[in-house]
Amino acid sequence: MSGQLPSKELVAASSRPLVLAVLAQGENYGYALLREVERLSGGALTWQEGMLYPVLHRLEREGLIEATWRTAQSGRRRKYYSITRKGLEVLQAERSAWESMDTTLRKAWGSI
Amino acid sequence: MSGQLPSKELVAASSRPLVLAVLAQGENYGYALLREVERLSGGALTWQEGMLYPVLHRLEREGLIEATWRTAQSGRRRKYYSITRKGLEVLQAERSAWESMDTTLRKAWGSI
DNA sequence: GATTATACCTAGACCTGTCAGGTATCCTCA
DNA sequence: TGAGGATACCTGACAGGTCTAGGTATAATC
Repeated sequence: MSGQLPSKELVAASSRPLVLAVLAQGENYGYALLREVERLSGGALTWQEGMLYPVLHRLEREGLIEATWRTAQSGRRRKYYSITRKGLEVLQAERSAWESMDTTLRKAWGSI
Repeated sequence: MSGQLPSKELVAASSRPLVLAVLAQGENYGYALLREVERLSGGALTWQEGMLYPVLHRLEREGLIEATWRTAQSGRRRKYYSITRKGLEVLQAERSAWESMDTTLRKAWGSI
């Protein structure tokens, strides 16, 4: 309910750190990630599938996350992703970069 | 000195709100904006000219800023930009969206 | 006179989200 | 039994953004 809809660029800037942060809490699969992100944002953020899956494939290709196919009790096949050590390192770096940018922006806003 | 170098996506997400915020403090010209951004970020952020000028032209095309050519005492011609009322509104919206995203990210990071 | 800093601009390569569509399975309800 | 919705994955075409690498021109410095 809070805040404006994020621009495409803001979505792009946050997708990697958000996915990595959620997976740092434990493995998860794509469709559930969509829900988790919506929950975390309080509904302000609704990722499209067409954006999430390419992100996951990209992160996997870069070795930041790993995928395993598993079949749930429901019978559905799901692709579970877990974060790698390298992914944890990148997460820290992304977080640091975000916080640095946040500090800069708030400094700029503060003097208005 | 603080923080990681921002990703291309993070630069894209912050360029508009940063330019608008700086211009909300008073009119300024492109080359000086590069310096101001570097100062605000404590050196962490170094915008390339090839990225700034397209941003300025875009914002002007959208009516968020206005340009005026003026000749400084030094004799140099500079293109001064000032923010419009519409630009101020967009700045507020961008800021709100950023803060919303920041809240979401910190929530995700907090539970790691 | 040569170099550096100032001050603007642009074209092409590359990357990423959005939109729109496709496939398939499971569950609910009539 | 059958229809529809939710689950769960994927991809292609398009638009829009930065980066690299160039270009032009003037003022200041050495």
